[in-house]
Amino acid sequence: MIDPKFETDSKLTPQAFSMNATPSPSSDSPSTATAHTGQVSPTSPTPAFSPLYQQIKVLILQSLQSGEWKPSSAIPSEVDLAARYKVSQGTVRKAIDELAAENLLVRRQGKGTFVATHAEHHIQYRFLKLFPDNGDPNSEGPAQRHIIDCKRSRASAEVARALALRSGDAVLQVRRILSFASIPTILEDIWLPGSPFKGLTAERLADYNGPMYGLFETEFGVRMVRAEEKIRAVLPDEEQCALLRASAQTPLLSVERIAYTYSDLPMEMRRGLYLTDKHYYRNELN
Amino acid sequence: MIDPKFETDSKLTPQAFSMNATPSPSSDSPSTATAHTGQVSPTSPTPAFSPLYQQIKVLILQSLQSGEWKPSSAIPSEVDLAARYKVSQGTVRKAIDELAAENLLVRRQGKGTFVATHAEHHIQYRFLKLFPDNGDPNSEGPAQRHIIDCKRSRASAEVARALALRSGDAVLQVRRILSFASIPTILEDIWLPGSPFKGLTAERLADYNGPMYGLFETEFGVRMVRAEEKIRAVLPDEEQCALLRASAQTPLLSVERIAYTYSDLPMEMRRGLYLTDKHYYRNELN
DNA sequence: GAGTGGTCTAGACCACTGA
DNA sequence: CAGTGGTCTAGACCACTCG
Repeated sequence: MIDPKFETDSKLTPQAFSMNATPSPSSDSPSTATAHTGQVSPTSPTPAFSPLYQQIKVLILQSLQSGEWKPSSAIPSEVDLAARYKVSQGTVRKAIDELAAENLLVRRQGKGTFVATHAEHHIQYRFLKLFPDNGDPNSEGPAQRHIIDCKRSRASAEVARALALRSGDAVLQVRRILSFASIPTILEDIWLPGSPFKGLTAERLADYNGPMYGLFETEFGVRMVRAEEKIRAVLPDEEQCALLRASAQTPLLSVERIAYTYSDLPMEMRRGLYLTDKHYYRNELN
Repeated sequence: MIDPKFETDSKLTPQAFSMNATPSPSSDSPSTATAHTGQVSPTSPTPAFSPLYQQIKVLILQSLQSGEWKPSSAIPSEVDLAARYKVSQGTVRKAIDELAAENLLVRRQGKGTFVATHAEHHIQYRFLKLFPDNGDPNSEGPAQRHIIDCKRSRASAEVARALALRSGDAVLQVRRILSFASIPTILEDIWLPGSPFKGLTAERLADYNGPMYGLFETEFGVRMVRAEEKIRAVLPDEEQCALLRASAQTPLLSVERIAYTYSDLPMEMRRGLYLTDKHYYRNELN
């Protein structure tokens, strides 16, 4: 058990890489106990040094993923976590800093650190980047959601690739429309892997009040952590024209999204058609 | 001169807010010396407590803005900066951490901390989010640039608003085409404020080898720090059709960008028309 | 080997929240 | 008031780069 603590006086254990953050066999260690990060392989071309705080980050991530700490609830205080992992508070802090920067955790001074969620804040639709041309986002009020269809089907080659499934695997397919100020603006086709979302129906979707990702969190334990979008300009086909009440010559934004949970596991593919005559897709570059 | 250092033994200066990072009248202070952050006003409704590292961040920002440290060159080491500002290395570190997160500085272990630039790395076009459908970005090779026009004109109301000018102020207007694999793909109209870019000509643009923002840095001392884009789907007009060799029925991505230098000063407005039949605009959501 | 950024600790104190 | 996150310091040591 090489301990990565740097003694100020006694120069013990100067050999080997500083790693291994096993919380030691204390009684308060969680079910995800002996957490070696599997980097001891001495033949590895890159010794893959990993700082302590990164290992702590992984441990926290595991507790998030396992559901030990649920969305919108508080995680233990920094002091508690430091004791639990047998490291200094500063090290825990740095781990949490990174998780907060990735929007997995939210710090609130004086209150604690909380698991981020899609189901609150009235920032509603964290991943939706469409904004009205004039007036603030709130002037329109919340979007009206209308479920057109929700059916079980089989993954096409394209969907299978996106969701890391095999062609023909069970998937759920949802089609819906979002309207702003009663004007249909977004037509979305959504594909979900079948097994994690077993039991999802059009009814449950329609009944739930709030963003879809909120329902996924509370009802299916699936938390969307990040997403990638590919954006193109397209013309609609006949069916899409009808649903969006648009002409066949109306150019639309095609927004193809793949959303990931923890561990970069793809959990949703979505294709949205956005009407951009009164709205725009906003992006910030850094 | 209230000093925010927390003595471990002598409990001096427990009154007032901890602020004021004036480097003291030491000889090594830069030209932007006495840098109070103007927050001493006792009548202010919010006392606006600002931590030390934020004040250091502002000081570093000023040195960047003033040109004391130029793009792609190294800034002083953390130890030096700590001595200069009379704070601990950890405090300088936190300031630099944030600036690095904002892509203003780049840390390189063992070498130093460098001023970020648009003119290197062969990541070329940091702000361009268009990628080819198949194959990596490099398979196409670099974009071919073709300047169509570069003329002085007067700011329209729209351009004036975007660039924080008055209608009729002098502006520079550039039109160019970017081609990938010899296929015209992007048509861009660019508006620049006249005075910072005095002397910019089509010739200089054509001669310069590298991203336009690189030329702005080295020749005009204007560094683009961040940008916002508004994206829509549109159909081209006749002239645009001809330049992009596209039909009038080809939907295009309209990408309207406003780019900012330090202090959120808008320095460029740009409207791009992207052909998205072989490329897509990529965005990452967190 | 010297210099630079990166990690880790221990301890003190500050600002904010809520009972 | 106690508890939480936030700031700041000082010091030791590690990993990386380059001459």
